[in-house]
Amino acid sequence: MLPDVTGLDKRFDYLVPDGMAVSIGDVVRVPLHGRRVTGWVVDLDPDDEAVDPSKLQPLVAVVSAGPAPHIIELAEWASIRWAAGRLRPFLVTASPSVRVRSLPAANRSARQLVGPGPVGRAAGDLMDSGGGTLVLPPAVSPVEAIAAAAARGPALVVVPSVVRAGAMAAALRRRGLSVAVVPKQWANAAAGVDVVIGARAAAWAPCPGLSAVVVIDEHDEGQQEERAPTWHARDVLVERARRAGAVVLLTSPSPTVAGVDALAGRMGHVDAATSRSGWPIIDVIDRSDEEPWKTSLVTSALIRHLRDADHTVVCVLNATGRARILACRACKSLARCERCDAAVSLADDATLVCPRCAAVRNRVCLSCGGSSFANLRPGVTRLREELEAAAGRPVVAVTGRDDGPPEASGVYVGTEAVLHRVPRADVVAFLDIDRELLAPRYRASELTMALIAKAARLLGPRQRGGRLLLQTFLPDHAVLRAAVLADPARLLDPEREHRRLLSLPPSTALAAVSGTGRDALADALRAGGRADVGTSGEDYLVRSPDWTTLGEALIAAKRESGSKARIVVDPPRV
DNA sequence: CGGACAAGCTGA
DNA sequence: CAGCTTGTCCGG
Repeated sequence: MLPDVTGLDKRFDYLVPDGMAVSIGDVVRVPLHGRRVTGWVVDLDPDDEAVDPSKLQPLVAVVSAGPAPHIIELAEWASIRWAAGRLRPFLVTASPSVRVRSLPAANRSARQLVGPGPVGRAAGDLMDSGGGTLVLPPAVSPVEAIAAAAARGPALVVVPSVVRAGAMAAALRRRGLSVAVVPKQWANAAAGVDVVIGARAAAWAPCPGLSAVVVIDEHDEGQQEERAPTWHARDVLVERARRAGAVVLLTSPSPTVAGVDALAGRMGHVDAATSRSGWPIIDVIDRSDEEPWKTSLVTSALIRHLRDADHTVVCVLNATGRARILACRACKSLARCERCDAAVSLADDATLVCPRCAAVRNRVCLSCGGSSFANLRPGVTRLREELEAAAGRPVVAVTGRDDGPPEASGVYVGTEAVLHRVPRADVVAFLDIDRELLAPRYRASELTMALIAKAARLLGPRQRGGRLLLQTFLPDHAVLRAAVLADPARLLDPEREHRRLLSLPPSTALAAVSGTGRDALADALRAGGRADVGTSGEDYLVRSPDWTTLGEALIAAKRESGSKARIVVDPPRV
């Protein structure tokens, strides 16, 4: 029995009372150290000599069904792959959110009410050749690809968000397929349906008879858990499918090197006409064409769209880099220089630096002693006024906080978050796409392409006439050319080569170590000799030739007691 | 994690 | 030295 208690990843033996039916994976209640806790049955007949059998206590009760034995084995693999060194976080994800006492009847139909179209055929061909990555333009629905997978037997589908899982489930049901949306319909999924679908946690959901696995938007950051262990649904499912002998289908408008290489480079495409119609018209606006003295983000091309009152315009300005103005989260006072009173900014080593007199001080609020600061993003506020003046109509600034739908308007401006908050647009403009292209991150190209694809979804298919504006000083950048040609896959080969030269994933296994206690952990890793330890700003970057070696090295590295070192295996942004 | 227990500190 | 805090250990 593995207790569901954080900080206690140890197995304990119990007696099964006569007449109690217990199977591996069941969630049970047991006495432990004078209290009652829940946990998972991970072994039914442990040969544990260390414990005196007469001292064993009995299980109190079976509380719920839980992950099947093969999922527990998958969790054991994942605990090494993402250097968790413990099973609990994976078993929590793999368990139902409400107690499941009994399973409903299986509901399998796989009735196809609609014959396959071009997407279904491309998906079917790819699965016939052993699975791979299907390049699907942003405005092309993956429903047919899922239906093609479900036609082969029970399919497990992961989409990047819960909202999309619900919408996709409805579309699949209209096609006559039986669908269980997890975690809510965990019991139906366990009983057996045509399609089990959900957000990334669905990678751990039950799907008896699994024959196909589908990851929709394989490139999406939502596919990776943000808290440690930072498991990625795509990688979990590729391994799960390998063990189950199931076929894997990844879909994405902008496939990643990691995703494509995980399936031996096999790729599929829809026909050229479908592909073209799934991307909007993309205009690359060369900012150096503007009058030389005009460094404004509001170009004349953008002004033409802003003034067209019939069009909804969304302007995106990403706030990469550090804030100019900081405010204390506790007392709300501005962070100022103690010598000259100018607004200070946060330096990379987490000290406050004065841009005027170069004084450096600790990251502590002078008014209240707090150490946490909020970014005031003065950029968007001023920009909103500038856009409003140019547009001659109201402009709404959209913040990242999800406090209800934004006020209805014809023009919106915000950071990347605006793309999640405004459902539809006629024009999406990246005011300075170079901030993304040149961001100091090894995945900058992939992340920029993904951002462009996300914006394209607001515009819909090409015939809707939407336009995507990319304002840049680098009009010949490979990412922008690929976007204009509606062919992101052309970035894969150069990107793979770049990663290989710089020893970055997927050609090597990489982890970032941060937080207090990172120095001791880095020393232990160096002493272990199985990983290469470098630095990146405050963090340590740890490399090994493969993920298993890296995971084992990270787990073996002794942490100081009370160490708060945070390990991010396969960090999405470094 | 959370309880049990020991060692260390404080004030009367 | 009671009463309290802090730290370490351990659970079947």
